[in-house]
Amino acid sequence: MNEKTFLANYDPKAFDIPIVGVDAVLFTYHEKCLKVLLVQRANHPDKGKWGLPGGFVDLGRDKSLEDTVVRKLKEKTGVVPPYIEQLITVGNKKRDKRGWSIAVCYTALLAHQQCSINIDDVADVQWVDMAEIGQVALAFDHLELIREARERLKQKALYSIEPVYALPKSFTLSALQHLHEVIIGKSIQKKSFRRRLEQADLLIDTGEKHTVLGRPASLYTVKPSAKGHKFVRNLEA
Amino acid sequence: MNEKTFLANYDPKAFDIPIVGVDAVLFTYHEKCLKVLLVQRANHPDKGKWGLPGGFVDLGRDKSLEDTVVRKLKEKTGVVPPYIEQLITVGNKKRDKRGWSIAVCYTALLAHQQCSINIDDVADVQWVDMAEIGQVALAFDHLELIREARERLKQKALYSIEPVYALPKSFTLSALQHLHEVIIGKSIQKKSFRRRLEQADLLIDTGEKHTVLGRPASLYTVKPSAKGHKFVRNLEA
DNA sequence: CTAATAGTGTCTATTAGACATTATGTG
DNA sequence: CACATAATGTCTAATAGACACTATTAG
Repeated sequence: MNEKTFLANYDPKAFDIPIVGVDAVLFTYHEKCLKVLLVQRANHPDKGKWGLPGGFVDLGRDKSLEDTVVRKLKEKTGVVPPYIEQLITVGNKKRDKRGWSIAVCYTALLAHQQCSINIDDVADVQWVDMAEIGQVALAFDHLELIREARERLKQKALYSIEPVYALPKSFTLSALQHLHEVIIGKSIQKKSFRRRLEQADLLIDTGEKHTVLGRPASLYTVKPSAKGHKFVRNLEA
Repeated sequence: MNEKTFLANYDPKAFDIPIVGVDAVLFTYHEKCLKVLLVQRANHPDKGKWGLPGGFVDLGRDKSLEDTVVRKLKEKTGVVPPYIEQLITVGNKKRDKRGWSIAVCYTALLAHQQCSINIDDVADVQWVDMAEIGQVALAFDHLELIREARERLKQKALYSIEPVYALPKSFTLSALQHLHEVIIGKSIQKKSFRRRLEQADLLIDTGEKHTVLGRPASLYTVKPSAKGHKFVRNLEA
């Protein structure tokens, strides 16, 4: 049999195949806290519990897994987050009552104010403070996925400025530092933090100032070249 | 409808679902080169081309994706590699002629001598020098997966000693350093390399010596605690 | 002025790079 | 002895930590 005949007769449903979906751990920074987006499940299984935004691949509409996760995140937030990266794929017999199931899981970051949908007005979507994530009844293995995403984000906070994508387009250095501190779980020396930012030349000073109390702070935007930048030396864990 | 009824009636084949498989980029160190294991495809599509060891999940036999990749690697090498880690999941419409397809891809490391199957005696399995990988006709997107795995391994070589799992149980510091040099693609200062190993206390001196030419070298084994160790400062890329 | 937050100066500590030197085996 | 490879000593360079200091706003 040649390849053409083989392909013409190929039936993807001839074999037992696992259920496959995508999930996203979408973080943001709001009110000095790291928060994660949760969605209340409308359907079985685990109906009524909270879980990560996600769903099945639509073979007709999605050209790739990234299309699927972008589509699902847009459904819930109204926008496409500026940072989406694959986290881990979990697949086993136990995680879903429907049977052998695989979830391709992503980490995403979004500025709180960038949500065009007002999350407060929708009962089945909410931002949950990471400090309180243990108190929520979560579906499937989503608590583990969130913990994994948080741990990876922590590592990235030590050697990159990727957390910046959880902030608005322009932001103060103090805000960026505090976000890093929340993610890492300890305070950072202001001088160390600013020195490495300046040396790596990752930010642009907009010239604008942001005043709340005390001396006005410069507002910065992130250079496109900052994406993927890794400092050669980590901050202390 | 309650959850029990829902699950009783659930049909995983009611929806169009992608093809799902696992692949592994298995590296080893042999004759001063980094090599990757390739398998000649016995079936369509891309029959006759070389590709990564891998295959479909067996819902009956495999409890998890890790079971699948372990099973597939054991089939080809006769052993379970001491290091297996998830690399990336690729999923799109184009990568496989059979249709929408997902591959959960792993990186694995194995000592060359640990292969209980003599690869030289099997025509459809071979170790290929990474320096010559561009010359092999590879199936699907496997060249990209190999490049991705190599890049990740390079990063790890800069801040960990994970490449050590591509060496035999006991090894010399010179061998470990040279392996790192091959992976990173540049030479490393001997003193720097040894200093950080000593300080992190990751190895055990077996007391045995290995002599080829010149002063005999001490043989070391890796401590279990070395798994996952990250140096705070990278070697220069 | 004071309070509060932004931003800088400077010393120390740690650790990688460079490279010379010593150690230990073979023939 | 010469030669080869292993192992160490030591100086320099780069960069994070600590912490005191100055700057700029509001009221």
